[in-house]
Amino acid sequence: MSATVQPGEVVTRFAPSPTGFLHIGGARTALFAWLYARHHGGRFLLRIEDTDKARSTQPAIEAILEGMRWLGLDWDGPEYYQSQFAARHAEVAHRLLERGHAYRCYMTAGELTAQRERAQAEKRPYRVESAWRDCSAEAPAPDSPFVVRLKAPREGETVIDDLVQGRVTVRNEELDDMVLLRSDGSPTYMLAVVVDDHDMGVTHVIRGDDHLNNAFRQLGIIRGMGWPEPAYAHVPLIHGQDGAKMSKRHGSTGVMDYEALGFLPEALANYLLRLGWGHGDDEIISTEDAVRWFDLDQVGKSPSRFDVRKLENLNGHYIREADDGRLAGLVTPRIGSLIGRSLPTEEIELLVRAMPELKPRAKTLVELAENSTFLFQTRPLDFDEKATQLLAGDAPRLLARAWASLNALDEWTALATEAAVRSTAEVAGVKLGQVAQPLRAALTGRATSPGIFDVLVLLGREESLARIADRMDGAE
RNA sequence: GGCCCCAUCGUCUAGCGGUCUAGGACGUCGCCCUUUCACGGCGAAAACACGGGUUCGAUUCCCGUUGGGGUCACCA
Repeated sequence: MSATVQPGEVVTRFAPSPTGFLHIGGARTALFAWLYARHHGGRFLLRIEDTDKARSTQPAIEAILEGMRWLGLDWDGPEYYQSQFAARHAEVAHRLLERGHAYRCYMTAGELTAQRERAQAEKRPYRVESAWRDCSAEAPAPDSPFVVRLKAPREGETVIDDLVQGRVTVRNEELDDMVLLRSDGSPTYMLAVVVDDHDMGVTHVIRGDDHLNNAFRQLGIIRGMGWPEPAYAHVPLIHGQDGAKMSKRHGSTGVMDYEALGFLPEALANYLLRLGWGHGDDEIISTEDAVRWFDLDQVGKSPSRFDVRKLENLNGHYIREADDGRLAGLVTPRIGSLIGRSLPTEEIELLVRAMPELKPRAKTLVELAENSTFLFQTRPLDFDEKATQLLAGDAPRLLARAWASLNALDEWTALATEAAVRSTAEVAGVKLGQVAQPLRAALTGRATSPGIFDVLVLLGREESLARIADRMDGAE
């Protein structure tokens, strides 16, 4: 790893652990780090924290990369894997040992728990109290297992001027002698992050504020090594509707879950950006503007709650803005699985033509697909409950009249069909709606659809007349 | 429980001592447009947690209370 950082250059990173998909909270943190780097013309790095071999999986790594790409968060350089640097981590631990900033601790698991229980019984805060901290004695036995612990400072206080949280002070007596190297010689997360961030030249550590407490302990390593201290920005977590840290029980928490639910990446990104950050009255913010405007000092310190309804509203906006061809491409597979067959090119072209009428009515791609199926269904149609109601009573007779005047048309345009249907209603002495609604039901199988004259044109003369005939009173 | 952080409409936020009879957005509720549903337009209800200070003046500064959250591993 090279740590060539130009003076004044900004280097941020996203460091997920591959134990699952890309979490929505992690995605927002990544977005902030990405924006900060882009805003300052710096670099944004990606490091997979796979030191926990038991929990890290290849599918999880791929899921995270997929989520990042989907959201448009591109990283500079290759993705780094923390597990590759284990030797370097151990080297740093030994350097700390040489410098007297760490020590070998031979305490057994039993001693540790006994100590913890005693502290609990006496109701005093627990912190490791290792007899080996200031003891230069040799190991109890030549090959006794040991861990390497940081010799944390015990007096004074540590101050962090966090870019989001402001000045945070912690008394050093609150800090414990955390484990750096496990008894099997592997590095802990605490050691690994610090070493990797330093080696990668990370200048700004932007991460969730669940790491704020860790920052103070990690500083011990940095200072022990005499390394430059990075700037910290601990951004608040995303909470669920109940105000607690967003987790599985709040429903969908994976970025790609939202893709499956029919959200556009730009809508999710815009929503995530506005969660905990604001720029005056601006709500719809393009990536370009986000890069131009984003800065850490505007990030709020309090956690914000995830609100799907606002996300849906934003998604509806971005669907309306989206290119018809793109939307058709996104929605075609969804329609395919709804109607149980794939769409040939002519039908995809029909979908593109219908898109201007379809897209203002959908908040998600799921809805968009559902609202599109009537175009591709084959007769006889299935009718939902409301459509069936609309087709009862006088409807068949009115449909027969409408069929007759539509059938007499020379040209099949929205204007012409509208004139025909309006005159049908007029002649029959009923309101337009009384003809239009049964027509809609007969044509689409539903009670709601795009404008009925657009539907007529989209479906074409032959199919339209056939669908009406299926439902009209043949006697008249 | 210890430590740390936070606190403006139900939700996301604007506000960085006087411009606040507190602005915008989502959601909610009316009305308009209208063949349905959306879109769009107009309008309404809706918040500075509480108590002390500081100040000529606090939503804005300080302290406390209450409430919420985070974190306390040989996980990351």
